[in-house]
Amino acid sequence: MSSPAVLPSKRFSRENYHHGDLQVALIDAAIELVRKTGPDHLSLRAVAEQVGVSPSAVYHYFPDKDALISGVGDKLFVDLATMQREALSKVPGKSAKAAKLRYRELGRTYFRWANNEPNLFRLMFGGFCKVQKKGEHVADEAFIMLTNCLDDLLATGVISIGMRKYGELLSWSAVQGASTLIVEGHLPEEVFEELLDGLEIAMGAGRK
Amino acid sequence: MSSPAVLPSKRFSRENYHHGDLQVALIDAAIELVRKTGPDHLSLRAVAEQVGVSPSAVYHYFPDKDALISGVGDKLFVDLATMQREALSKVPGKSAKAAKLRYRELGRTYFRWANNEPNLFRLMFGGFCKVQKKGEHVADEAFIMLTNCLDDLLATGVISIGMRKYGELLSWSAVQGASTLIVEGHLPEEVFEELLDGLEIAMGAGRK
DNA sequence: TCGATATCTGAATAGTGTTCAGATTATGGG
DNA sequence: CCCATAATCTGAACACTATTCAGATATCGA
Repeated sequence: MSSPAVLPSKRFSRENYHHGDLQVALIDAAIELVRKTGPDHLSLRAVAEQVGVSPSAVYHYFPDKDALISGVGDKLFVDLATMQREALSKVPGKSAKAAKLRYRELGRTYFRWANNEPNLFRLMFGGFCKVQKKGEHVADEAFIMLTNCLDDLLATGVISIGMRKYGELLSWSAVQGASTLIVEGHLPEEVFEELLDGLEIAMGAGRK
Repeated sequence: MSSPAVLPSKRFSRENYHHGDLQVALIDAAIELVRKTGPDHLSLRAVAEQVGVSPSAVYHYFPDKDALISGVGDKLFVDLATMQREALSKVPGKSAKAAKLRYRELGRTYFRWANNEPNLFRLMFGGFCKVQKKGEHVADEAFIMLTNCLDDLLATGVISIGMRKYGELLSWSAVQGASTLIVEGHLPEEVFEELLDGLEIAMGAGRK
């Protein structure tokens, strides 16, 4: 019986073995592929191949493909917040002018993100990644940055007291909506600055 | 050679044959399945089976699965516009009060649609259906209804001349964005009416 | 009635997510 | 240093998917 008990060695090289960081490597590879193919049309096997690992290896870090995609989503939200933080840091100062600029940069960064990487934006807001606590927005950093911006605008007299309470809701919704509508081809790219104009005027003009 | 040249008859019954309307039957079935499974996770074969037809039959009406999904999207946009038209028709009159109610109903209908059928909403704005002419929003009915609403609001003095030019952009973006953020779990459902309040105040308060 | 045409099937191909037994490597305790 | 144990990855299999195409079936016009 020619039983080849011990084969020379398959493909268990150190290249693919013992990534201690296979989890993050998989997410990074997935991001790259989603960027090109879109959140649908993402192949688990392609992700595994990109990292140089067998498809089944993925299941040691994610229960299924959707969980991997959710992991991608989580990372993307962190990345977006990072870009917004960096954008804010470039416009320091306590003047009304600075506050206005920060507010606009916050929106611009959001839109630029969406417009530069439509597929990543779609993954974030297209029902692919499940948000853990429903309606618990208050915790995350991006929301806090917006709140701070609005407080500064109020302090410097740019926006009115009456509109302040609608600040986060109106700003986030408008920027989110315009980004979606532009990315999906329902509105031309140029209108985004126009939206920021309108938003600024609207916020500053509450009665009382 | 037992060659069963002419088998009694397979499954070419009149039930599945000669749908002259297979195209719309497929779209209707697809809508039902997307409602349950989401735009990703839609199976072409499942759609075909639901209609009672073989998978390959689909390819006589759509070049591929994505085209079928695009077809679904087109129908959904028509359906949404129909619901909005019906909502408007229930609030006739030329008074400021009526105009306000129409404006709110337009937004409410949009949101209710999104919130009742998240998966259909995701299909419409998640990059699944390709918009034919990029940035050509002006043509479609929904946009015209919004424009008429805003004109009425201006005529009855509810909104200011200064803000009128931002009307469509700000309203559509805000409603679209809030719907997305609520549907995806980033904001609680209750804030939508609050958004409409803020939007109304903001629109009415432009200087000049 | 017959031929042309629209319509649908069946089978095949290549690719997918997922599972699991087992092979390989790393680790820590003696 | 060595060996048992745990962590990690592979290979093959299964059921499912989209897509193609030759050919079978039904309908319609002359």
